[in-house]
Amino acid sequence: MPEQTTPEMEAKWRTFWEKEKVYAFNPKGKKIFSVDTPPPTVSGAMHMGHAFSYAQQDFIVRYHRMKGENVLYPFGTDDNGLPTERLVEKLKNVKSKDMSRADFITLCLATLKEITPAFVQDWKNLGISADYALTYSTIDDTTRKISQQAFLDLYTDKKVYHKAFPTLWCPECQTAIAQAELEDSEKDTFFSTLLFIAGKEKLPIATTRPELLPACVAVFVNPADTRYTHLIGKEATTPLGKKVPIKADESAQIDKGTGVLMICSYGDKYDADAIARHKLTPVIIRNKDGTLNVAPYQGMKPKEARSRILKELKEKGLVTDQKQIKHVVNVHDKCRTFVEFLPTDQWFIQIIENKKKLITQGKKVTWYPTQMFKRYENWVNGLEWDWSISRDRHFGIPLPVWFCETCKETVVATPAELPVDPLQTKKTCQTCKKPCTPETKVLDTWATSSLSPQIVSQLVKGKAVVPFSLRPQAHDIIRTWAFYTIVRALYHENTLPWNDIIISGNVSMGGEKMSKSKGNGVDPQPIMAQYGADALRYWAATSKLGEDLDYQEKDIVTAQKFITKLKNAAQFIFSNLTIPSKQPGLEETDRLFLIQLNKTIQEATDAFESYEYSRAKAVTDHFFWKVFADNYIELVKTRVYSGSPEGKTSAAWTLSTAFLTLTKLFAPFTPYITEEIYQTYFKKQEKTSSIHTSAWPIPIKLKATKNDEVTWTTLLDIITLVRTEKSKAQKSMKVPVSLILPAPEQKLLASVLDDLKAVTTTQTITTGKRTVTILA
RNA sequence: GGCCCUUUAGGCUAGUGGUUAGACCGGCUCGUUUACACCGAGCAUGCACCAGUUCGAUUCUGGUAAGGGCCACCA
Repeated sequence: MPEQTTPEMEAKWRTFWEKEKVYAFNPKGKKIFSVDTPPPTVSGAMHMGHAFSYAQQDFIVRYHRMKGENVLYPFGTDDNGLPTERLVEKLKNVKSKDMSRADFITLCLATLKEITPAFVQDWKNLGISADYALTYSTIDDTTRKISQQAFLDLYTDKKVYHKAFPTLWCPECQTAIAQAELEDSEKDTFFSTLLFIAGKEKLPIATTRPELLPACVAVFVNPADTRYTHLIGKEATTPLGKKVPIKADESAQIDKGTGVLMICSYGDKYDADAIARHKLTPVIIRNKDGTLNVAPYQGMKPKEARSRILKELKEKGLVTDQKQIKHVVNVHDKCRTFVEFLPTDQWFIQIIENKKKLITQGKKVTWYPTQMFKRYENWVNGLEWDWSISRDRHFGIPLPVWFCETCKETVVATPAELPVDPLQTKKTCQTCKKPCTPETKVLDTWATSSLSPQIVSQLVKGKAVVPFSLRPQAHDIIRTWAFYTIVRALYHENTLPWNDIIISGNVSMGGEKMSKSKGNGVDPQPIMAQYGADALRYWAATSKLGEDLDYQEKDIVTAQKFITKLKNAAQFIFSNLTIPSKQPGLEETDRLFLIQLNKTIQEATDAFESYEYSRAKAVTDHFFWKVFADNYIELVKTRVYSGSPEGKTSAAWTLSTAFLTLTKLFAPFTPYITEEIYQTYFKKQEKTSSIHTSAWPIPIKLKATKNDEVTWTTLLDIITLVRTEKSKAQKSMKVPVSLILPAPEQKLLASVLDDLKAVTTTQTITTGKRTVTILA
């Protein structure tokens, strides 16, 4: 085997795979195994979590390829949304809002062109066996066209609508966001009791958001709350002196706070619902950047306004109680900014009315692990709003829509125009023949990535259609990517997007999820450079689907040792033996060993069939180390060095066959070293150019007898016993011994006795109770 | 507050309704140089707790505790 560093060796085979198109999809082939590969977000480099989950999906894909299926494993990059926008702003030191949309998009596309190849290279280095010729970007022309067309289809079907509505608003990103983009954040805040006045009575109201007082439009009490029933229908004066109605509402909880609550436009969805329910007139006191627009708090950020109002009210003695509490607030997942509620014009896809159907659809998909479906179900059940798909940002796929300046009608693009940027395209109203104003918003990035199966279908010119075979993804995006993809497949194709979904776990470090924000991240790149991608992959195969794995560098070292062991085994086999081309007559030891190999093939195959790659690896590992290396090789060593020609030939064939089989069983996990071994030792006898397109092993046809199992275990038991005795006596494994074995055991082992004597350095065997006597 | 998951050796993890629960790292005792010191042999140490089902439970059921996740609440 040529001496190379691991990165050199891996680079060599990467080039080879690319040249030989080992991972190419065959558009004419049958038995398609289609994978809806997650397109990683272009916002930096591959992190350990990526490496972990992509490696796991790759094990499965490689298994299916070796089984002879026509694998469609595309690659995509998600680069049309806020994360990319932020990345470009950072890299190029610009602010998108200071540029025209066209200029900013041009800059983004140019920047992506610079950075994407290096970004994707990490995946290639990891040995992800995608067909990189089938690569899409969620911002490229084809995708823009597909996404806009899909939007138009939903518009025609009246599944998408446009509405002015109080929605979740990120004041930092200055865009509407979806429920799925909310994250929790625990913050310290003051829970203040403010004094409202009703006639001559004091009416204390507890709140965490006094800055909303100017927007207070009503006060609610529970109709069953006898403390306040007499006040219902009267007016209350807010601490700022404004008069608001006191209304009865069942949703006001008697035991919460003071039992009285203020309704402000808008604090949260509760306020929005309450205002709609009681037909109150909202007072909008917020600008889109979150600042207030009412005197004397004009231009103040909420936090500033809050302390200012509290200070003023305290001076007037209108704050009767105040305590510091921790409470959980919603923040935007992209920027961790406190999310506000603002009435704006937005586009929505109907999902609420189809919740039931969407749960049914989700149930039809086979989830691995199964309980992940619960996560999906819970999320859909808990949905309260339709999917807000418009974003007030620059970089993204534009909504293909204009509004007539005269009749205010919505005008949509024609299919022939797509992809289109309304800001760049003039439109006239069909009815009024008057000019239209372009919609300036862009689509939520999920509105495009949820079409990934359809996008991939286009890449292969419709040769693969939904449902795809498999969707691999992480569990944190069940509520977004998985859910939205199911929505789109239902709405556009009236089917499932895929048959199976596999969910990978997280990488943790000391029990905590590895993440940049926690500062406990480890980058995969230097690990791959030092130990090799194979080692990183081998490590990722130790935990099963959906399970988290705690990262420890020493486990990567273990993986590296495996690779060395594999190389050394090859060294032994091929430097000492001539391998016969056909199966010779087999010695009993060899036949018994091969029966064990057959069991392993079966177990590994069964495991892979149910996506249990970690079990496949574990059984193969066990067989390789414990059966093949520790016992079988030792058993036949003497025969290999000084046996009869027949004995040698049998051992040679057995060793080579078992080793090729093992190499193939390991190929999905460690593609580089197994390719190296395949090319070096097996290429001549095997038909396919790469191990990764070679046939997955099937059990070898062998004669079997009913005693095979017990003979094999007895043989190993005796070897272990002898080794134990030698160890206990602190003797070398080479010291001669004499054995006493019961007559039935001797009979059972008759055909393997020579090998047994050789491996245990036994000189004599006599009959009696099983005993080992050391002779030196 | 609701739902879900986890709890196995010092660390990280497999696994099982039934004689000695399996790897790896670490520890200990040794050995070995015609595959492998990135080695080999051997030893020690473990099923969170409490009930129940069962002839038998680490495994199934229920509860407790601890940890994690998702969601909700944010008067």
